[in-house]
Amino acid sequence: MSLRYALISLLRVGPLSGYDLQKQFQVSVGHLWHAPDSQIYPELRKMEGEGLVVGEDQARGERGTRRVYHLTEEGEAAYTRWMQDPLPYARVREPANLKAAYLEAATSDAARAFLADHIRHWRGELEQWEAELVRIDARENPMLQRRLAVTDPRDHDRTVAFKRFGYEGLVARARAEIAWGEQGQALLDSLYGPEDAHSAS
Amino acid sequence: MSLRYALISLLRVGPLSGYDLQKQFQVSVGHLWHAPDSQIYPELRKMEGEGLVVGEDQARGERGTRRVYHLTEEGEAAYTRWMQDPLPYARVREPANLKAAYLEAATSDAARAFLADHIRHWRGELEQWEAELVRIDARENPMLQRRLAVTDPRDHDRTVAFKRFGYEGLVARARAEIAWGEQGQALLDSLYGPEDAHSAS
DNA sequence: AGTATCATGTAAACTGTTACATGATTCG
DNA sequence: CGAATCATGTAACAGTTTACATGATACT
Repeated sequence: MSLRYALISLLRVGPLSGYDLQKQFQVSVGHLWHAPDSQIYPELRKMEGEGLVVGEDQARGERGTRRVYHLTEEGEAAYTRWMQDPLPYARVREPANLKAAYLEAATSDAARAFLADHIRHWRGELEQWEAELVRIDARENPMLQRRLAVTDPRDHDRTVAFKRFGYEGLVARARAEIAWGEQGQALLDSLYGPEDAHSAS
Repeated sequence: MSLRYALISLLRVGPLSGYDLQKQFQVSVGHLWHAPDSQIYPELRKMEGEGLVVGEDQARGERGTRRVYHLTEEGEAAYTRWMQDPLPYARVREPANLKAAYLEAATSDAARAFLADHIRHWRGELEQWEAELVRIDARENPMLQRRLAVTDPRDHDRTVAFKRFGYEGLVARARAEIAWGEQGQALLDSLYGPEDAHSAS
């Protein structure tokens, strides 16, 4: 359900082809709401069916075409409604915490591998988001530049501040996950001994 | 995919009827992996089809029956495999952060309502999980007691420690979400003024 | 001529949500 | 005898993932 609003977020700065949209998606709003291209094309068609966007076929070379999507007033209205309405919160469903709570059923090696993997995963995410924060501050992200180009200059700081805010939440999340993983490693050290099967070679 | 392992986590301490399982689920592992009862019954049937559990129909009164599920060796093996294998990590998909990043499209009132709601939601979750931590420490959660009853006393502390660890991660998560929401409120104050439409009555 | 990248999807399977549906038993 | 709770689902829909599938154009 959020995918369409992520797509509208991009289309609000101007028309884009499905392909461009998909590419821009990966490097901007896709950090906040991941979606593969195979989901984006059908969703655009569906949104077109509901009147939120209109697609315009453009010739490309001799035979090729590309479909450029424009946001309609109805699409803009749907976006505004989404912004004004409360977000429905889903109950938590965390595989990592589920597994962690029953880790006595794993070998200590598997437990260590699980935590190392958890930390590795979130460090990777953290890196992405921090890099994005740097690009936001420098205002060098291409979609952000296009957005600022169609925004009243008095609102530039606010626009940048909200983008920053969105990513700061994810950065905090990643840091919390990493800290939790490290806390788990300390717990394993205390339960099984610090070197546990990795000392002797 | 995690639902079945959440269910096996409970069945590992002994057989349970679908109904009991569902009830125990809500107050224990359901905090880590939410699922409605309408999902639990079909999943049990599916697991039975795959040989992970066997269901035994028991008479109840004159006409009623209840189906008691036992974990099979195959089910136990599937659980062990899940414990040993690395968890697949899904890319992030956070509606709240998505919305936050584009909050310049909302009115300041809607933005404030969104943050208040976010904080309210996570405070509620936090309360649940902290209460669960207290019950874990007191070892008074019924499923935990049943688990300890079938566990070697030398492993009791470890079992409790991992349960605690699982919930601590969620508590940290909730605290991070609340802190982020408050940071957002401060941001709104700085952008729109601290009292903004809520001062005069 | 070959490679990168532009360009767009379909199909099947899986997972999860919501609403609806029904009836039995136990306790006061 | 009425209410709580025991007991078990189905149906329809929404959302997501994965694998497959194809071909055009631009650049070197």
